[in-house]
Amino acid sequence: MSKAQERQELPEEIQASVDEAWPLFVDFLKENQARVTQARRIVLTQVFSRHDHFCADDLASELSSGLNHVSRGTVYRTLALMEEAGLVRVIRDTDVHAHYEHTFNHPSHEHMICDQCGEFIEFSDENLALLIASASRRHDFQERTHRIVVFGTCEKCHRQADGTA
Amino acid sequence: MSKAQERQELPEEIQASVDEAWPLFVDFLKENQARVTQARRIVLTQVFSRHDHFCADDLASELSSGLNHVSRGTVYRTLALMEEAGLVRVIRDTDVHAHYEHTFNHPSHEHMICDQCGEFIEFSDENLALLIASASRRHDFQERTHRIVVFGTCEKCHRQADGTA
DNA sequence: ATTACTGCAAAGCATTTGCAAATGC
DNA sequence: GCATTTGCAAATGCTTTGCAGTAAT
Repeated sequence: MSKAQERQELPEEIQASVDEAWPLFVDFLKENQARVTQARRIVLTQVFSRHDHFCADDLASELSSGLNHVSRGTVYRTLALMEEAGLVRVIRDTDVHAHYEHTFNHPSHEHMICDQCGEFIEFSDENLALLIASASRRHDFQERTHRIVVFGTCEKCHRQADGTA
Repeated sequence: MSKAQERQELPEEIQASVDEAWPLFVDFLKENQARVTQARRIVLTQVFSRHDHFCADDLASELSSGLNHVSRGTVYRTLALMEEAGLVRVIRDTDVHAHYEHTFNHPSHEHMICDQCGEFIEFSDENLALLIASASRRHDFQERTHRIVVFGTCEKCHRQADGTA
């Protein structure tokens, strides 16, 4: 195997995330009697490489050719594992296909999605989490996680609509 | 056409919802140069008849035979229209297939979904909506709607797990 | 050596769509 | 009468799966 494959040239910041996240995934895999494989490292690296929000299928396409080839099936399987490991989060809301984002080094936040242009805008408000936690308590519900998505029109799009239409 | 088909025997409360919701759908259809058809009335009636939360496919199956037959394609098409009309709301979060609920006579609320048994628990907290509205304002985002889903373990299931497991 | 993982391609499955017949306007 | 809608069945497209070969432990 070539050296390029073993360690890609990545922007420092991304490399740092990968370097921190990968050992966590390794721990998770070992705890679950699963194996630490090439393919899993490549998928994790790709997830942390260029994606704020991405869908499984696009990721699979990106890895379908070139040096770091990983098959579609394996990408889906690995994303599921990463989700279990808490390294990735699904946002299966807007479209037919699942959208993900990585959660490592990425503080808790929610999303607004523009109906027009499809852009994802991140926002956070810790009071939201608190309110949800207290609602859960009221209903004797043990929260594992929650998801908040706001649908509407982003600033850019409604400015365009007001201005020119 | 038989009289039974023209007006089903429904519990009073449900009939009341249908009687209120149907004219709204009719208005919506007329405004959009769409036609007021048998199939659309049957789907709307079915939606208001037995479902708190339901998935499109189940609804389609229920209407696939019997007197009030409506084809699968039409059910999907009609649900999309009802969503546009604001009579139905999607909760496309938990599963591969879309879950819906009707919104008419059903005050704004959110959902907790049990990982174990899949139960939907409704809850509401108007402060959540207020926080989201103000976050939207901060980001110059025009909110159309939002969705909050909490995942975890319901009271029944974690009591079982604690008690017997 | 043993067992898990990967790649591939085929299967699954919810949803969408094309088209001829039916229906609302 | 004309345009939309419906039903049917076939197509679509994301995701999952079976299996034989490959890699990790």
